[in-house]
Amino acid sequence: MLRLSKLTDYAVVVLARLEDAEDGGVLTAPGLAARTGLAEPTVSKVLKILAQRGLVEGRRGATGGYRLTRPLADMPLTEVITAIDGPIALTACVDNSSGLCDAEATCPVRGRWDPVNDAIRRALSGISIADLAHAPAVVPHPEPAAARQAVYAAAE
Amino acid sequence: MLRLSKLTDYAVVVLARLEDAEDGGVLTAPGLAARTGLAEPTVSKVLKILAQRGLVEGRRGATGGYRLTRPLADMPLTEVITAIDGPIALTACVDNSSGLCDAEATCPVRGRWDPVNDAIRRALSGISIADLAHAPAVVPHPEPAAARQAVYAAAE
DNA sequence: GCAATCCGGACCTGTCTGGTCCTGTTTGCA
DNA sequence: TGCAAACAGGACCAGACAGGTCCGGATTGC
Repeated sequence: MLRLSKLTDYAVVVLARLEDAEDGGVLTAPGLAARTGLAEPTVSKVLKILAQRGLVEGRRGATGGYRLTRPLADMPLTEVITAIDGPIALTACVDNSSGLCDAEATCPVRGRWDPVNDAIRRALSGISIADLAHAPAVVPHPEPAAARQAVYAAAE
Repeated sequence: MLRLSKLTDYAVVVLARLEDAEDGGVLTAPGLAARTGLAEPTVSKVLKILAQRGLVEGRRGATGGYRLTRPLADMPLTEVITAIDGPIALTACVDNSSGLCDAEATCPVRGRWDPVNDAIRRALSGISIADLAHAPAVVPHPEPAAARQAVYAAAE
């Protein structure tokens, strides 16, 4: 499924909201949680990670909050994915970290995922967060909470 | 981390070995397990999935076994990934399956991962299993079992 | 001094993957 | 015709990991 972690998705949402902020672009974690509809601890967690990677800037104190360090257009998607999920690579048996593959001794594919990973990195490198954030339209949803429950139930 | 399941990795290994087979290209699951160094039940599991998707052909009976349905060069990587891991998509809140995203009502990114997924699919579509299987060289490993244990231990 | 906020952890829990096993069913051969 | 070899299709279990929560401490403005 090529699963990306949910946190990465959240990060994009949070960054998008952050760019829309007034007051010099500063927003608190609770404020962002309210605007995104995500749980406050989760938003806080995402922001902490982003701050460590230099994507946002945290300011402590009574009038503190988070602020973007640069416009989303200058923020490649790869940087956010790397910040949250770590290096962009398809499997564990990759990038010279020899020994992680169970069938290493007889594996004819060993080291051969590299071109695949490169292809993916290239594909993603041209996309910025702004490309994702500035969506033209959001599909409207009649009954958010109710519909969500229904789909969750139907999913399994 | 963009993690791909290990089974997909195994599938590529198994397919590569299968192409090298003599005897009309037919190999049994135990035989493939021996040649790949993977556990027999695991190999069997992978082969069953691949057979369901039409990538290999299973033949029952005393002289049965598995055989490729076509050359690896004609087998795109995306097909194997899709067979093992399901549709190629970066997150759960993707491809019109509305309702899976927690912050759907306020999510400004909703539906916007599609171009990202398209980019990845395009990047992968040009790669065949043969490109992965025909590796130029395998990094030799001095003491397979012992070294593997050591690395596993050091990893955590 | 107090309140609001970020910071850096630890911690728990549910889910999912990897891996195993078991019971049919099919096929070839003696 | 019986037997053995092999696939088919499940169920099942244990471990790892991600999502999510919470807490104590540090910092800043009023």
